[in-house]
Amino acid sequence: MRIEEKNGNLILTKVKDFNIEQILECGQCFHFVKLNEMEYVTVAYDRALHIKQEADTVILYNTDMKEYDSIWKHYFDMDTDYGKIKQYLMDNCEELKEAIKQKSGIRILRQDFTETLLSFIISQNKQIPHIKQIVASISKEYGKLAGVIDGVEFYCFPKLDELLKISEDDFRSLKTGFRAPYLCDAIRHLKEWGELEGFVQLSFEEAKSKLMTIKGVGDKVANCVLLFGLGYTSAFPVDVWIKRIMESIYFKEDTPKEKIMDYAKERFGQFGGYAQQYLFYFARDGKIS
DNA sequence: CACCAGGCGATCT
DNA sequence: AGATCGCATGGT
Repeated sequence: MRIEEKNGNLILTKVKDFNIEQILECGQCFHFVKLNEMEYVTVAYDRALHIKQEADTVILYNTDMKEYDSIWKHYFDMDTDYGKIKQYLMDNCEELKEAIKQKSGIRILRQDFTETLLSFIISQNKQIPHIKQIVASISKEYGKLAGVIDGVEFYCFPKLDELLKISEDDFRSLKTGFRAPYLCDAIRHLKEWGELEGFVQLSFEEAKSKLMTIKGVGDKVANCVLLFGLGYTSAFPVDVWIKRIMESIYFKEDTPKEKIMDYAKERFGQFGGYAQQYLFYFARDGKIS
């Protein structure tokens, strides 16, 4: 890959294992808007990034090398060799070939911990378009302006001090329903733990147990936060779609979640999170926009 | 109208 | 440990 700055934009050429549509639409994040085919705005780390891809060229608008090095390189996980990961998974699991082939441009975004936690608490028993809508309203209502692109305003997900001002009833009026008390409980814990500070140097199991002390965080949400917000790549969230696809590919019958998790751990090991995301998007493909 | 959505907690046995 | 329900809201 090569990077050059031009007219206030960044142009990445010969980009490998990168498809902006797949990266954003695969279900790992909720804070983005599609402008056109292969053209999006994603909001992360206090910035609204306008990004567009043509073949293996990616344009990041209105940014520079300094911001790329401090934010986007990490966010898009550019230092990880996905070719190697995909090869490892396919060599070990013939059954993954079709999913990886179809969704070969997925990357696991390194998202903000606090936003990831609250977003996935909201996600339970909801469809992705509605989750996106709620994340956007919380941000617009309580977050700072991140940027204006084509005349449209984009708002940051609120910081902890802003989140602390939101009441349970406020959350209810933002259509979070029965999740409102869960969100307040999570925010109280984040304050107590110092957000990410409370999770440095914890083992996978320690971090998972700690997350699950929050009301509304069960096994699945905890695994999503571990994978998307804390960088534990072995995390393997099992939801309805993963259950379906794993049963269809491997078990050929109704199988309990625990058994699917055990199997994934044994089969995919450290790369469980990547396998899970190829499978999830593959399974959900064509069903919901 | 019923049923489901990137589930979880409470309450049974 | 395992099975069943209710839960807010929106979509099909």
